[in-house]
Amino acid sequence: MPTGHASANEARWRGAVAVLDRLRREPGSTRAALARDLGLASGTATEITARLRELDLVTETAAAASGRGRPTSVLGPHPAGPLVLVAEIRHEDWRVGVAGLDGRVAVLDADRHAHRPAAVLRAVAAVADGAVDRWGRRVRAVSVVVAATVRDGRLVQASTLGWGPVDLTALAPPRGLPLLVGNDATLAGVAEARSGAAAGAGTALHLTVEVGIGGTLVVDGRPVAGATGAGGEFGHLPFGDPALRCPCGARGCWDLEVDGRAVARHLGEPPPEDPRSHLRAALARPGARDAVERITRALGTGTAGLVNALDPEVVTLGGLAGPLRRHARAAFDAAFADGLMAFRRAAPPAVRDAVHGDDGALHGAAAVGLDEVISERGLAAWAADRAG
Amino acid sequence: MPTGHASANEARWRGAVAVLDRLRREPGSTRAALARDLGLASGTATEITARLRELDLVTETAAAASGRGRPTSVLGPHPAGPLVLVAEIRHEDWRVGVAGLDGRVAVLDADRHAHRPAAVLRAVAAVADGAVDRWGRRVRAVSVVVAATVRDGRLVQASTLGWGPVDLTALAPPRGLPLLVGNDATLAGVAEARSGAAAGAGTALHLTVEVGIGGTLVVDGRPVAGATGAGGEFGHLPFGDPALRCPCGARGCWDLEVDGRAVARHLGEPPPEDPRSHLRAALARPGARDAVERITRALGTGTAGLVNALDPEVVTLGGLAGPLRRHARAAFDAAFADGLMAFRRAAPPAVRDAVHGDDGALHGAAAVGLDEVISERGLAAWAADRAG
DNA sequence: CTCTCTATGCTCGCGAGGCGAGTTTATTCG
DNA sequence: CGAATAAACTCGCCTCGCGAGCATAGAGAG
Repeated sequence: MPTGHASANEARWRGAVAVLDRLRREPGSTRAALARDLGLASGTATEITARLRELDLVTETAAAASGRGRPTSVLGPHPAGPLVLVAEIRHEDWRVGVAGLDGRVAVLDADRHAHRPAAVLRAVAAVADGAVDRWGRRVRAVSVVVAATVRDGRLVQASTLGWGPVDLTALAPPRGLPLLVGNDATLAGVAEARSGAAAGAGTALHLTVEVGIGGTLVVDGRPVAGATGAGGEFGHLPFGDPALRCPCGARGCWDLEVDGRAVARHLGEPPPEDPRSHLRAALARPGARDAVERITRALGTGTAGLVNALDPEVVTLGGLAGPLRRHARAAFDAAFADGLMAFRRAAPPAVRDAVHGDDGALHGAAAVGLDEVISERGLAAWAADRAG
Repeated sequence: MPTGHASANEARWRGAVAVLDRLRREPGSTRAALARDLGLASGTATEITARLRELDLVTETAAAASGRGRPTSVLGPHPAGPLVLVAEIRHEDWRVGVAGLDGRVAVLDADRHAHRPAAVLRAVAAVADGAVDRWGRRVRAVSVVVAATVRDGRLVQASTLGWGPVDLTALAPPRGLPLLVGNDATLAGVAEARSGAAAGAGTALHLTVEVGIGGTLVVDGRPVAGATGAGGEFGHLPFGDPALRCPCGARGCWDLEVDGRAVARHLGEPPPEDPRSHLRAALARPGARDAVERITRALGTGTAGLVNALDPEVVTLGGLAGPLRRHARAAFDAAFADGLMAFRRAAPPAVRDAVHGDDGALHGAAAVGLDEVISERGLAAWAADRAG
């Protein structure tokens, strides 16, 4: 069922949202193309763009001449337009950046950290506060991405970071800005689905291997986040050996079959300190070839299972999943095909390497932050803000 | 990202959609309650209801007096309002019914069948054609539910029915009515999420055991159907023994661990002709107790894995899954808890028996059919139809 | 039985967005 | 330099939603 009723105060921004959304999807669009694609009457296009210009949301600059007829203009983000603060907290470092309406992220500051939550949050909050001081009300939302399981804006399990539960609401700077918190794999998946290897796909599955397996299903550009935001923990599906207990508390987790811990186990070595670099190293170790092949098969089989269950149009592989598949392509392909339901084999979904690389999560964070800004509610608030 | 632009011609039905949607969610609402809940000005409520009455979409009848003040009226579906044809094709029988705006289904005809696709389709189509002859343009959509894997409106795998690929588009009666085709487990899940054991949950997981396991994830009342509509085939996740080949073509499928085939295997018996009734019988067989417990554990473990991965607010159990859990409650609960990630154990999602019973799929089919009718596009078409 | 009270419905003028026909404008091509 | 062309602008019109003020149907009180 549709989502309910929006007041007329918000509904009046429908046209503006449509235009800004399209602008985000296809940056550098001309106004003429835009009106054509959205089916707007030319008068309507004039009105909407005028309104958006008035509100410092877009600029119009002369387009390169393209033939006969009156030249059109190119729409772009306004230099005084709304901004989204994005922050990323990873295994060993953090970054804070700022994104404009086009989704481009400019990094403001970054540093390594020593795994102490309070100190990291302080450092990140300081940069965020500085940004709010500098840009004031132009900052409309804060979007934080962490390498951890996130639930209701709280970090509940961060094996990678080695953190316990941490409340991130301290990152919401003054002035009651909306705070969005997301998992790194989830937001990297969003980035791939919107402007990466799964662009254009209605349903996309993203899988990433770092320590264990993370991922997300993205439907129409939005992650299927579950009731508490902790969806996408595909690594804790029991695809593996039921005798193995996972640090997450469950058993037989897929996680344990695919990362550096699995390689070490298959080689009869003790569990590695840092499973991620252990796996990366294993890709170059001739002696680890069989072990790498074995975990690649586990990756392929599980991926096929998820394709059976979720029916994505495209699967994107992030982190070390891409390199893994590349190093043992035949093993992956065979396991993948073998794990598919027969009727899917004729036209299985494409499995592609992610293209956003290390910036995927940050780009995804910017994207979901902008969703907030470029929405009927968000634009109504922006307009009210500068009127009052 | 929002779904794009709707023309003004469609946008003008926003208010009407909001009202009809609420009416569907809370049948028997008074007009006053409706205006309050949707935040409509009293004048707006007057206008919208007048418009809806004008179009034969709702009726207003005097409400039971409830105290002081001017009495309000109760809104209900109009007796000359739009209808959705629903058809269900099951293992051994079929049903065709018709639903009004309140989602209530009246069965028009039903019969057993002999597993011959062409004959079944002919019979169903005949009833549907009769309905269209009788109600004409009042019939706005045809929603078909089949006990089979459905892909792009085509039936691609029907182990239950014993059918090969079948194209169901023959069921779209004349006049180009929209045809919706869905899987039975998927639509039963929709019914539970909208008006059943998962009512009110934003993210609900439905699992059902018949022959194998079917199900669906339902987000905001809509099934996560995947790229081709074949999502929700959770039974073909490799939770089981990788040595076992599944009729679907994959191996290690969860399917094989939970239904009548699994019981027979555990008892050292040959595979049953009809796994569904074999399982039902096993529930009453003292000698099958261990086997039933074993498959119930497999159900619990897999359910926990899906909870880890998808993070539903509620899990609903349909078909024989409910009875299975009831017969071996301790086994289910232990396996479920053991399979959860530790941080989920404090507040795991409720696991409830489905309440729609055998009618779930049919109710779900009516619901998704009505989504089509009660939409800006659908209402615009309805209005245009009676104007022209 | 009538008066008062109250929650609700109705009327109507207003403002806003989108539409489309007709007009104007900036370019390129001949 | 003028014709052709594609795009932008103007303006009257439509419909929706809003909200203030008015009308109304019952319940309770006397």
